[in-house]
Amino acid sequence: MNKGTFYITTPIYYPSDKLHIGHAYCTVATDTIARYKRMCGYDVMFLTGTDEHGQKIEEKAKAKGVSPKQFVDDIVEGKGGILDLWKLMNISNDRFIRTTDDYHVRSIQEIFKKMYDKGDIYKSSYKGKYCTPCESFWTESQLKDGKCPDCGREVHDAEEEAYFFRLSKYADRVQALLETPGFLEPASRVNEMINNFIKPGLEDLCVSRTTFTWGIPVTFDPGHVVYVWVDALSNYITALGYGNDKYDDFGKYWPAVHMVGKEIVRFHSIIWPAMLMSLELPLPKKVYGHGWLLMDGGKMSKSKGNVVDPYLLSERYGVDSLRYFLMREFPLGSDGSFSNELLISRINSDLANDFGNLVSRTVAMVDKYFGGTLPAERAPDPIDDELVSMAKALRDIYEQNMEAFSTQTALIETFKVISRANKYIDETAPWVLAKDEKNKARLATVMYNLLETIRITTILLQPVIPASCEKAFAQIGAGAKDRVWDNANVFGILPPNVTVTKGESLFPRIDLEKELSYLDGLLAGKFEPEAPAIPPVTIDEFAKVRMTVCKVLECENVKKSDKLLRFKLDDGSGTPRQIFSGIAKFYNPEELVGKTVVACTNLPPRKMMGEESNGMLLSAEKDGALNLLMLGDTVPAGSIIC
RNA sequence: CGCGGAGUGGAGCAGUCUGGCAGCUCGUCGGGCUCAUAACCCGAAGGUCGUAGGUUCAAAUCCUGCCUCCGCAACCA
Repeated sequence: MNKGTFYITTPIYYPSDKLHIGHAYCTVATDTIARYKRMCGYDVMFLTGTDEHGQKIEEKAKAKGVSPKQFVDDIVEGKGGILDLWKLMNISNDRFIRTTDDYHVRSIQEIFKKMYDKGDIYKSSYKGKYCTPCESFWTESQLKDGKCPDCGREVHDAEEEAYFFRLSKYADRVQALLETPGFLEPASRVNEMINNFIKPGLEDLCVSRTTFTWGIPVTFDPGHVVYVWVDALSNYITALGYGNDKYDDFGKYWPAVHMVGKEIVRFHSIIWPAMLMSLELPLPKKVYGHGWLLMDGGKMSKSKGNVVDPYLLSERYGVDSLRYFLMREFPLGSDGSFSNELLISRINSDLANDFGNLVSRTVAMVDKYFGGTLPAERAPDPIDDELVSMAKALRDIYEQNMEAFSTQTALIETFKVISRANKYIDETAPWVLAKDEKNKARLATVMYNLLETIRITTILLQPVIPASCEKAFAQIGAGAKDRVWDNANVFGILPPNVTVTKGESLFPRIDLEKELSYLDGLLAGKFEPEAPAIPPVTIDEFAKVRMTVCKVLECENVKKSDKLLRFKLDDGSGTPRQIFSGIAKFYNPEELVGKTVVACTNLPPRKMMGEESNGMLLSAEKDGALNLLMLGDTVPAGSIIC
């Protein structure tokens, strides 16, 4: 039974905000694999957690007027927080690590020291261009025309003491690792990593910061905190007790399989292995970069108002339904489009109509024709063979796909058998058999075959929809031994005189139309009150804004930008004023020449696509439509709006 | 030539690694059944697999060019 150990991790999430469906997707996928491995007989360690340090959290906490620790405590442990969400979603993680846990902090300090003592971390100075107002360092390549890419102001050479990790030293070994089949999946990511990061040359990585304090202090150099990625990546080993005495199973479980989003593949497949090489530890077994869930073809983001709340969906449609949808609808390795309609129709067609209904009609028939308990007599028929052989063969097909993390295909194959069972009912027409007492044995056989098919498919569905499988097992009268992996490729495990118990519908049908309008209404209602209240402005403040009437002298598209137009304007001063405006999607440049427009002219200059923009053109926008403010041609250039 | 992804019946997708009958769900139309959650089963219509070429006995799949869409980046004051 015991096949050894299996260690799988999710990324540790950054608790600067509530988690969305994308996080849930990753965690459910990892949970599914973990449950599957447990079912197969592995001793599984499943780790998830939160990455709680860094400047952004420090800032967010400050804005909210609480300490960083209070801020993350609320998001992680508070009501409706991350721990609650995972509990609700039936996530079976064995451990939960927070990078603010003191054992982790101690371990990181030890790891940092160890790499330092080895000479892989060295003190140097961070030479770069520093923008004082932004308090940011920039590399040469990040600068826009030699100026700060954030604010467009001058930067100056500056040096800051910092620690560096000799990433370059491990470039060759990392490349060899990337090229090892099976290490980084899907394989398409391998070239991406090598082309983008290895080939241009790996630079040493700055691994300490002095510009903020919310991090793990470097023990031997106060003032420095450990770079957040070094801190975060190491969680995978500190959670097993590496460098601390809180746990003691590093030797037992390491190395891991890391499930990560495609945006952080780089950190997991290059930096993390290099760190492990430095620490002389075994490398991860696998890094799997899953795709993103896109909303209406676009990336999920707060500003688009399209963040899908897994909490809400779980509560409304059931955790298992959401879990199933996530694992069934999308191939793990590539991006997928999320929509409410897709979610509901998938739940209805697969879970309600096919699986739930199969259980329901089968149990109802056993109940109706036999009072709930099958007689032991049997009368097989060749018509049974196809169903029986499909059911017996399913486990191996399923296993192959699950081993390749293809939950989608594993589920499709499982549902082929479920569909076959529904068809089998039509073929055998039990309601006809039931009319004649002498068909009793035959009828019992049909029912038994159906129950066995349900039993086998339910075993295999457990990793994805655990709670519902529990209910299904109870309804078909499956005992403990009937539910195990070892009996999933064998037909005839349920006792011949099995007793079923009618229960509630496993997956009630959802009214698509009604739910869509409910969800749409929710979205509309949810976002309007969140529009920030506009604070009043005094007449003095308003008077500070200088708005000038200008004539358009020239107007043209900006190369390599699909949004920007470059304007040369007569502002009445005699010298043309250059302004860039992001309205290229709405106007052709030719049609604007000669028009009379309004510009705010006392904004500080700003770099755009390498050139200076001196002001801002006024436009009116509503629901995505935009109109440039234009006045009658009789208004002279240089007039002041007041 | 900044990096990457995608184009397959009306919609959404799988299949491409490893070439071998174009498949699934939804929708539409017709039929069957009455055990079941208005569900289940059968059948039909609907596809030049973005496009042009190449390799091959054979291409959605491999190679090359092109077109279109999307994401990142940049940018939208």
